[in-house]
Amino acid sequence: MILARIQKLSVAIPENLAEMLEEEIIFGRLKSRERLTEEMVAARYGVSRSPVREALRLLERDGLVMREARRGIWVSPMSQRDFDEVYTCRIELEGLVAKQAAEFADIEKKAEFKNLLSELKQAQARNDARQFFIVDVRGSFLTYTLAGNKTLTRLLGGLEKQALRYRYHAYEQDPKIIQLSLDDTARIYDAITAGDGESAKAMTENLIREIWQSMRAGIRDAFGEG
Amino acid sequence: MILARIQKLSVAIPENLAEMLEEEIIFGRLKSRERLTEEMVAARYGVSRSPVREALRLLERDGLVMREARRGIWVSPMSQRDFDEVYTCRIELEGLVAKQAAEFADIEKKAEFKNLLSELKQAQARNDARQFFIVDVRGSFLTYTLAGNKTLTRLLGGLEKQALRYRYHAYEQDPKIIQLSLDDTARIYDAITAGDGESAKAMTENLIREIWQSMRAGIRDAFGEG
DNA sequence: CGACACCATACTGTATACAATGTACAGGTC
DNA sequence: GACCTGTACATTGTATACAGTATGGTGTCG
Repeated sequence: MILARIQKLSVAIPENLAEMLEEEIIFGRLKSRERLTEEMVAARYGVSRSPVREALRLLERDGLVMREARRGIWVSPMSQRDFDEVYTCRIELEGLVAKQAAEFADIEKKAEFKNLLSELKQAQARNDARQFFIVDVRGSFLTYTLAGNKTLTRLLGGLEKQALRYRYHAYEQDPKIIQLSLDDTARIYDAITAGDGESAKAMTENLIREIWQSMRAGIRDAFGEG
Repeated sequence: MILARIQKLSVAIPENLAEMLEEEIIFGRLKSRERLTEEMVAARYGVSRSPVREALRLLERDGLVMREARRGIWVSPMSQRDFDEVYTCRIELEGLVAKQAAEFADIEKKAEFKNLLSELKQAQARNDARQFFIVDVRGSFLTYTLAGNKTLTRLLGGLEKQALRYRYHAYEQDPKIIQLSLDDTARIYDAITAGDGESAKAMTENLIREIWQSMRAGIRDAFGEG
């Protein structure tokens, strides 16, 4: 999804704009609490305010920006509190989607996990964090697709982006956090491929809970408790 | 939230529009798969297309309408599949929010549960389904508020509306389904008030699971498997 | 009689113009 | 000097005008 802008940009300007802005926010080029005026964004991307407004609605939906009526829009502040919120929700929903992916999906698509895993390893070897996260997100979306639960996908799509923001920040502080999750991720992919729903669910919940706990103090130090 | 339009309507036209349309969809005055053209909605509510477009984005966010690019917008179709998706997500998230509400909240606000419960009983006694559902939703939002988890509230806000659509339909088929949940709801409110998070979570999950199972066949007969 | 192409139409998508509101700064008053 | 008030400006919110695309019908050709 992050790289979707490779598609023709002429179609669906608001969605493409939203994806570009998402990237800017996730990778920290647009900073927490930074003001976004519609005209500024419009000028920067060479479009009018109409599609910009719609793009900002999409970002608002996913919690990446906050709007105050008639006052403006700001990049959502980061905080330990917000981080906790996102991760407590993710534990439940990512567990559920892993279970459903394991139980209902077809073998062919599951084979794609192998490619993703090797891409993850390559990115890690090259210390290419951005690429690592992008492939990681593709893995998540493959899981969502396998689960075939559109509602769940819709909910997780938003959470994923917020989570990635914190994960990328943590990476900048200490690049080796990337290594934390790779082995566990491989095991989860295996469980999904093998059709072991309960196991996939339990491992996913544990992995996310561990990542949550390991990042928590650093997030508080960087952004405050909120 | 449903009755929020009592507030000044002059502020935030898109949000107010969205709430009115939500009600139309939930209570079946706008039917499944019905076409919505922007101009029609605009004319009906006496505004221009700009705020209508934003309102429809909000409805899309909550899964109440579906948009196909450059083709138009339709009221989301109902189906057993969609119903299953909404309820499997709700089991996890409503359980989580009940737990957090029990653990973190202050006594004063919790007292409000008593009023809500008596309002529910009154509505049930009068066979006033709409009022029953509206109060029920207020109970959910009180729980969300107590939990103090904005992210979770955002996610559940959308699910709640979709769920209510199915529940109202079920009520029309057989008005006595309202009675199903009242006793359990009372026990859950008690657990939250008593601060018993695990119990509140377990009971909430069970209640939603039971409602899900009891409604499932009827939904399939009415809307198909999807 | 059927199929394909073309055109009219209706609607969404985007740009621009206008209205309303919130904010900051300057000036005046106590 | 501090606080209040009025005004100018910046920005959001809404309306309207224009562009582009999908659909349905009609006409013509095979």
